Amino acid sequence: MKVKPRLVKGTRDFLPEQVNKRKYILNTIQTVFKKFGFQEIETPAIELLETLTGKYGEEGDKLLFKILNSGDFLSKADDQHLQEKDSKAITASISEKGLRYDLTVPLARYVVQHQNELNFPFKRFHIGPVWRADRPQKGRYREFFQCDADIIGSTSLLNETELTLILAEAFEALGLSVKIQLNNRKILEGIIETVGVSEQYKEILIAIDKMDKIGEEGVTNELQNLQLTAEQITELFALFSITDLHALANSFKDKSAIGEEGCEEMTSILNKCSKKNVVFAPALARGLDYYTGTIWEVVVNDVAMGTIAAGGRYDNLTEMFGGQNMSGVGISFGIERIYDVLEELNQWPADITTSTKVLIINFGNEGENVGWQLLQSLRNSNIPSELFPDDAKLKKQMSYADKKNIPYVIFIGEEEIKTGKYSLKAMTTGEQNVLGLEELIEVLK
RNA sequence: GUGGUUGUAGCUCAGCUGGUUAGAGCGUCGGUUUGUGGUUCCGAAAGUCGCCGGUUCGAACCCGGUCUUCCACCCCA
Repeated sequence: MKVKPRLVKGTRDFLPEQVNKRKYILNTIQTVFKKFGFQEIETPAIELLETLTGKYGEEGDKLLFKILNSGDFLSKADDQHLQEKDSKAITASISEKGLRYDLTVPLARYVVQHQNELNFPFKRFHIGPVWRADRPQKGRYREFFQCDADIIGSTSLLNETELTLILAEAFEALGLSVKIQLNNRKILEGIIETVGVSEQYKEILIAIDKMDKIGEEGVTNELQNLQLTAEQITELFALFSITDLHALANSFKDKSAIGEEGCEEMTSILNKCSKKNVVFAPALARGLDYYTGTIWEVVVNDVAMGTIAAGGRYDNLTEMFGGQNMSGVGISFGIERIYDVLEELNQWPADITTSTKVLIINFGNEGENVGWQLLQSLRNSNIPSELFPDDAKLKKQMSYADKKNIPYVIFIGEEEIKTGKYSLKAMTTGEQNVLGLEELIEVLK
């Protein structure tokens, strides 16, 4: 049976060059993580649905990929739901596993499960694919990679500062000019409390978060739909535009203790982190349901791409798994978007697609045998090298090297066999030299 | 999940209001070049026009369904 080769919606294949580029991003970020003392962990792609469900809000639950139970699952299915063809209700009796939606909830599970084996404060990073049954759009896929660093078990604000520095350093290493925006859920809560509309905290946040997209007018509209009065809306906008922490703390005085606390936290973080591109953004609301303190959002300058990294502090996540209350704080790099940005700016290192240093041209027979011996010597000297496997046309072999971005080729013909030397050609300049083994290794090293 | 949009050679796209054997550029392969790639020049292969069904004497083109792409909403990396 012949099948047409095609991909699942929202997933992609990666060509070797793309993998090189992705690895470059990951390695760059990883190096920074390690420099700051983070250790890498791994968890399964599949988790129990009970682990995942209810952590991302109702919307998030809908986007979970569920896995059908093995075996004769229908015989164990709930009969009534089956009869009624109630897809939503039947799920519980035919599916108990799902694909992870992010790396943070699995981390919470992991930390509680291994709390006696871990060394706290636990600083880990985790890179891996996650899945969301979202409708794909540009830069949004159903399978994508997350690249997270989190600190569990410490409420110190030093951690926030460290993560901010990691963001700054990683993007600097990638050669990207970014703006790192910070806010605090406590400040948001304070603003909303001060205006006296706390019952609609979540809805208001969602509306405020759209500021960039739909503008002040659009947000006003949404707030009116939430039955806020004109005075309340005016007051909200006024508070959300105060970027001076001192002034903001003053407006919280005697009105919102939590707001004041948020201002204190924010001040403390920023004082230890005097980078120019780190700014307090009071209207920044973005973040998942579980964030409780500081939140981050990083946007690139010069490219319309939106957020390329985000994060926040979450105080209650481990509680859901019966663990003692351990606060966590973490950031996540949107590597798919970072890739697109680097691509658009063509900001890749020059040697990104080079892996093999030298190709030995195959002229067959004796040349091949000599080439084979040479190949072993080169590899013993740690020079990434290949021998073309077929006695193919020279044109074919040369263009193979060309396409693979191999900087050197070696010719071994009659002349070279006789003298025991090799002709080394530099592909970029066309320059060609006859060298002995020692010299050859010296040049290629 | 809601509304819209896209789908023609490996890739990017033409194909006028439905009319006989569906085109181009790039790429691939072969030759020009019997030990020198990235430039020329010549030639070739390659498409049941996303899939299924319908209307019609006749469909890449019209209609319905389905899948896919992208966009907006929801939400989000």
